[in-house]
Amino acid sequence: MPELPEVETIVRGLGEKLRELEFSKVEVRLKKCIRGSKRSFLASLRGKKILRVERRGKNIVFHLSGGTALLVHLRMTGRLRFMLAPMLPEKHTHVIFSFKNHPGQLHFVDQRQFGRVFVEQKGDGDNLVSLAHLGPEPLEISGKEFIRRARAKDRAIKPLLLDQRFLAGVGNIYADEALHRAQIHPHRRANALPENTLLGLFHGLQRILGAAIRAGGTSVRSYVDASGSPGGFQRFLRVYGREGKACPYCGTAIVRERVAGRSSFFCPQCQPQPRRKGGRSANPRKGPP
DNA sequence: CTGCATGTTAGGTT
DNA sequence: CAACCTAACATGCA
Repeated sequence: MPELPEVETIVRGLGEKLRELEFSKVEVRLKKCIRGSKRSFLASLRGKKILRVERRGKNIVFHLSGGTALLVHLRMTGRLRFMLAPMLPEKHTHVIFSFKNHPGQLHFVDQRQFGRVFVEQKGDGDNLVSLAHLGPEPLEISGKEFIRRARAKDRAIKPLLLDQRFLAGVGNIYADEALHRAQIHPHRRANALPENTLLGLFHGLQRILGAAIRAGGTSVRSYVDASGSPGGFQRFLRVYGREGKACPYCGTAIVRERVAGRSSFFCPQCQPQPRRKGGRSANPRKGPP
């Protein structure tokens, strides 16, 4: 599941290789991965050159000539594979890009077909409508700004971290890891956390994201970068996917609980339950008539 | 075979 | 408006 560090790793790998390449043949093997018609997708890439590759949140942005951009979101199982020479596509390869000035190919592969690929016209200042809803980059805003935004929210901290309008690029793995390092229970309300706790969370999040980027991302399930290399950060995970194992701080067994519909891993000792405000007591569980 | 879990987002409801 | 909930996607696994 590519989150910010994995997407950053992919983008860094692709940037060097794809700069200045001009599309020749583009093959769409599964139409649903493309927004709009296959015809308009192909037309919008014809004769276009890749100027640079960037990340915005979990999105990959290929800036193209002509003021357009090719956007890729990998969702859960999407991958981009760059190869130096044409290869037979592996299973679940949905789009194949070839180039006029390079013998290699870029393959978009996605076992679950949730990922999306599309071209969009850029507005003023490279603005992209599809990415306009995204919040700030966690590695770019200040601690002050983070605190200000978090204190404005009366909701649980875990789903807030996952909300792409709040911060762009944080997913389940790094949200759980950051909360554990800051010793915050995922149910705690954002606006109930003291400023220094929020600042600790922010710095922990930045540190983890930075370390994960340096490690080439986290490989759970089957994440690999654009050259097929797995990441190395999974060795440093302290709670994610470690239900029942010992917390590295205190030895207590890590628990897994559903928070806002998502699996959440945390240490019940280091991340104590908030005092509940009479919130969820029993489940109202009203069945259909 | 059935049913559930999975991550993210869109869209609808409270 | 903000917070919350759920369906949808496709596949693998218990």
